[in-house]
Amino acid sequence: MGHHCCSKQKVKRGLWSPEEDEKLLRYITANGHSCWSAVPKNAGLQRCGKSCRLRWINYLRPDLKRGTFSEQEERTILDVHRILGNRWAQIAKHLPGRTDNEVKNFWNSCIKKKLIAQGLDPKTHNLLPASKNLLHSHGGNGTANNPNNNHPTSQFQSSNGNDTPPFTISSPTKAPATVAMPPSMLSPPGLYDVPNPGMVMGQHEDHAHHHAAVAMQQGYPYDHNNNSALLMNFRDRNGAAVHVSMDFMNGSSNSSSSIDHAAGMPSAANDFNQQGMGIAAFMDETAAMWATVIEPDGMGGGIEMSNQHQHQKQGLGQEEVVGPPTPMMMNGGAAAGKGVDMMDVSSAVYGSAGATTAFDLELMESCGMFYSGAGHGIGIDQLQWDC
DNA sequence: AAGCAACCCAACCGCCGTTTC
DNA sequence: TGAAACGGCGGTTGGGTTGCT
Repeated sequence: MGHHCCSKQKVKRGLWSPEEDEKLLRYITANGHSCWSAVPKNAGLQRCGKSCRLRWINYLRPDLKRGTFSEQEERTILDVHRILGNRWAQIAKHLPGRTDNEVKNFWNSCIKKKLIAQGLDPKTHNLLPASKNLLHSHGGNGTANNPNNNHPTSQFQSSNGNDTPPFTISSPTKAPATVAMPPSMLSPPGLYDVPNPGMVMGQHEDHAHHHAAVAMQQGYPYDHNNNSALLMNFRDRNGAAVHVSMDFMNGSSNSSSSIDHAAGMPSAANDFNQQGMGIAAFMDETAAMWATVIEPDGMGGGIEMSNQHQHQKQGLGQEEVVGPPTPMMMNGGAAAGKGVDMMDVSSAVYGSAGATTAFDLELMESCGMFYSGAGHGIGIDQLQWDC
């Protein structure tokens, strides 16, 4: 059953000939494509308008970038996909010169397989069940006697020797009520072994993130004497104060994964984890910060990015969690409830080289994740002003 | 060299939301 | 106001290519 636009006429299908391409190219160059249904007739093509449109968008458009995807592009696809899911058109918008079809094909033929090879579910970017089973079945450190000790799950050894994964992860897009996890913490060096995108919490050296640093400083204990450090104060469920100072800038600036950062977290942070507070806040060398909630053993508390989000239909679609005008909030405190309903902001701003500020702001805005502590929201306009 | 399988990617299909009449 | 037309999107398909046996 053909599409209604071409069901009434005899249209050619299949691959386009060079002559057809030439006709379409010439016509659209001269006349534009205000009405696709009229294009084939006017251009002398026996195709349906839809087919013409597709051919133009995916192949003939002059601004198309062809060839293999760069690492940066691959990274971008991964990052945006974590937030948006299979929204190829949206993802492609962040890749100049790439089409949704191209992105989709690249995902299906390449990235998807890499994720699976890393034990990650390509839909959710979470660990595949099989991988989780592996983790549990190895009863311990996952290294000594583990034939799969290079498996990503083998890195989930918690600081207290418990072989239970210290957190659960799920898609913030499809299942907003669950806790998201930065994939960089899940995967071994490889796909995610890149300067990870994340929530920018303050970094003056990286000009691309300066705007976000403004937001961070308003409500967050940023160490102004040391640009590389982030001070965080929390209370555990017993009300005891926990201070975490993270020095991200003194770490390696090469391609070491965030797993490494996790492993190298200050002891206070580890203690913090052991008290059941669950924190996964890491910054990579680009000063992008993953901030999420983890709930070991069902304990509540920790950082809460409260989800007072609304479900917005426009822009992101219903299933996405978006929150404007309510800003993201981080609440340290025992009162933070369990079953935290939050979204993973980690990919909201990806600070990798080449990522544009425009994207950061746009995606942040679209996800409604302007952050401030203490409820002091900051609008996108202001951010841009402050840049 | 032939046969086969896996892979890649262009194109199609069908659905959905918006616009037009 | 409702139906039709349209544009856009994501999922799927099928043909060409490549690599392996």
